[in-house]
Amino acid sequence: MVRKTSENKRVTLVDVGREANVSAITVSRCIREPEKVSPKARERIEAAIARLGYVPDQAASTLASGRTNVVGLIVPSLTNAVFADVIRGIYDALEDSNLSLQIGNSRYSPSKEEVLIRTFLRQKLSGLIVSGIDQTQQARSELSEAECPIVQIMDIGPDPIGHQIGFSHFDATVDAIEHLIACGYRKPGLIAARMDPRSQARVAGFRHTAERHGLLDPTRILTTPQSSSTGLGGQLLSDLLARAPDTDAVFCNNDDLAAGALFEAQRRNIPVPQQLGICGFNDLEMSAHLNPPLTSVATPRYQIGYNAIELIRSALNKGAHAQPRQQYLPTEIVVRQTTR
Amino acid sequence: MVRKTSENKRVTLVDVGREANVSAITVSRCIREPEKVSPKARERIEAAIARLGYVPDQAASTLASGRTNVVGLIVPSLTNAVFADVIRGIYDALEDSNLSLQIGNSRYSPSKEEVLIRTFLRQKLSGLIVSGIDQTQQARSELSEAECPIVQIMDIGPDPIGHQIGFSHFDATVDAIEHLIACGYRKPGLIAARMDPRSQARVAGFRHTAERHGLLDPTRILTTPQSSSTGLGGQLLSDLLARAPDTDAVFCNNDDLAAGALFEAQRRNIPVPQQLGICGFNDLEMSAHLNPPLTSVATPRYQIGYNAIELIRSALNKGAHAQPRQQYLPTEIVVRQTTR
DNA sequence: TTGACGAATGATTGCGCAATCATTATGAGC
DNA sequence: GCTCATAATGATTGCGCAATCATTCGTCAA
Repeated sequence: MVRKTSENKRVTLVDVGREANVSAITVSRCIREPEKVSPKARERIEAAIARLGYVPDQAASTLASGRTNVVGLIVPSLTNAVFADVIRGIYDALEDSNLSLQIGNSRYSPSKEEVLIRTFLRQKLSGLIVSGIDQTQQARSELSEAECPIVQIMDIGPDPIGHQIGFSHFDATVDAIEHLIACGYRKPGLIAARMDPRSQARVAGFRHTAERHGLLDPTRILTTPQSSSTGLGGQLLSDLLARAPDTDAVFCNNDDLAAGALFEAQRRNIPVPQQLGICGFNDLEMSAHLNPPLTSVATPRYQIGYNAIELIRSALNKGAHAQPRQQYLPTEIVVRQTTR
Repeated sequence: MVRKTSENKRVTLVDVGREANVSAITVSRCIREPEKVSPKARERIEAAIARLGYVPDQAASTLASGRTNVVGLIVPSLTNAVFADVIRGIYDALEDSNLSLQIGNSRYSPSKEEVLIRTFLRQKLSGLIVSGIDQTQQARSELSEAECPIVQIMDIGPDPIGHQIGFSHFDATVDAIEHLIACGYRKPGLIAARMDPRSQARVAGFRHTAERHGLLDPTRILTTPQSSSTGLGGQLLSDLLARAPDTDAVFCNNDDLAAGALFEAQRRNIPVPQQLGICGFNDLEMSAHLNPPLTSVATPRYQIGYNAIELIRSALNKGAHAQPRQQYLPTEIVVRQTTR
């Protein structure tokens, strides 16, 4: 195996022990459970560590103990502000724990996600957080055999693997559409991009509600697999108005699209909210500052991240996993001035 | 050590070898260098792996080989769209390599960054990418002793540790201010948030250029340690106009602030660009779609990420590190309609 | 048929640490 | 001063893999 010239070998526990005049195992203990080592020895060991610049070998530690202090997180996008907020919540909840976070990006690809899940699970994680509830069958079965707590976030559905923390994209959208209708809009449309399962649930919520009020017109529904952006929001609104010029309100699948739609409406001198109502989804920071401020659906992104870590930490403490559980978090429609 | 009941022990190379009727080391070889194993054996081994559900143990592999295939990345923020683009570039450059990415978030804290760097370096990474060039002295010295390629991104400066890929925040801002002045603005101001070293370099570029033209008025410079947001942009513009109502142009430290400033100007019915010119920084996707479209400085964020990985990959291939090198990437002022 | 050479495979060892169990200091109570 | 309990420390072992080196097998030329 190794075989470096002996001079540049790394410093190990044995070296520290020799320097501090204790055995290697005492050094190991001193690092992990300092209270079990006498103050005098601890002092000597800490000095030796500093003097030699000892740094523990994570791989060796993991191999010997069969554990890591790493929580894995798999998200479909890092460009999306939604997940940025989730991650903020996660970091805040990790504060003053000995856990660290490892992020994987599936880029909205189920097969990439499957690979990531496999890669993560072989690492003896302390916990794994995955986005959505639509993992591949293979991934699901590997997750359910995992030895660490598993949390699915952002969505709730049947057959949870472990825990779920999220909200109903369907119900949240129903609220939004009910709001549009209550405002008096009678020809509501929808624009949506990047049709992941949660986007689809929102579209379903739209269809359901419009239909229930006898206001469903499929020509007013415009979706695309492209990824969301402000520019795309403008373009989709243009396309929608070309197809159905009398559309009087548009539900946008997220706030990026909604902002783009608002800008486009302004360029066309369409009065918002009088002639066209606009409702977004997610309620990003920016949305409150647009002119006019955007009506949107606030989603508990930060809280989802925060709670996911809380849940993992409590599962680790209990030793045994808490029983699988679903945690519905509330959404709320924030009425501002793009709906009348 | 272990000590599980023998029944649920994990599947190891030895198990696979027994199943495939070869030795463990041949299985190991089959996974890492399949071309060195005979086709017959390979077939049997692959079948055995599938049958037993063998999954390699990363910790053991790392310990035995002294290597990982992980590239570390430390960014100060995941909420910031700037780093989202860098990360996109990184992922694209990692495609069809056997490397994976591990992200750390220093949250703009030098001490958190120092801890992250230490944590990462103990993991025998294939490479480490850090943001900025302002690591603590301690971190710098640990980085320079690292055995893997180190890349500092986003900024260029003296004393590189390893490689640097970035651009001059100072020069890019100089260009922007020269543009404002060329447009005829004579009372330029600046708003900036989250004063990290790169923000400060931009402010310095502003001062330098304004001064050179005899147009520097410190009351028109407004900075805050708060983190950037659209709302904050509006508020800073308000504050600036309260202090110096005759300000005729504002350079915003980033596009989030610029968008907020634009919205605020609109609320106040200040004609943009006639009465107030606005210039942003970074040229985010959204900026081109605002009304009016935002003049901004395009920065090579995606390219920085992409090149950082290219550089690491070539360093790994060469075996020896290429000599330390600085890679200046171009910025460009994108003139749109918020400057006349 | 023999020898030589490269391809294929295997035996052994140790990476650095932590779990287990054993042993030795330390101190309390009488 | 003694016993016993507890705290503190240490010796040994193996986690699962890959590096090294040794060995066997197969093939082809003479």
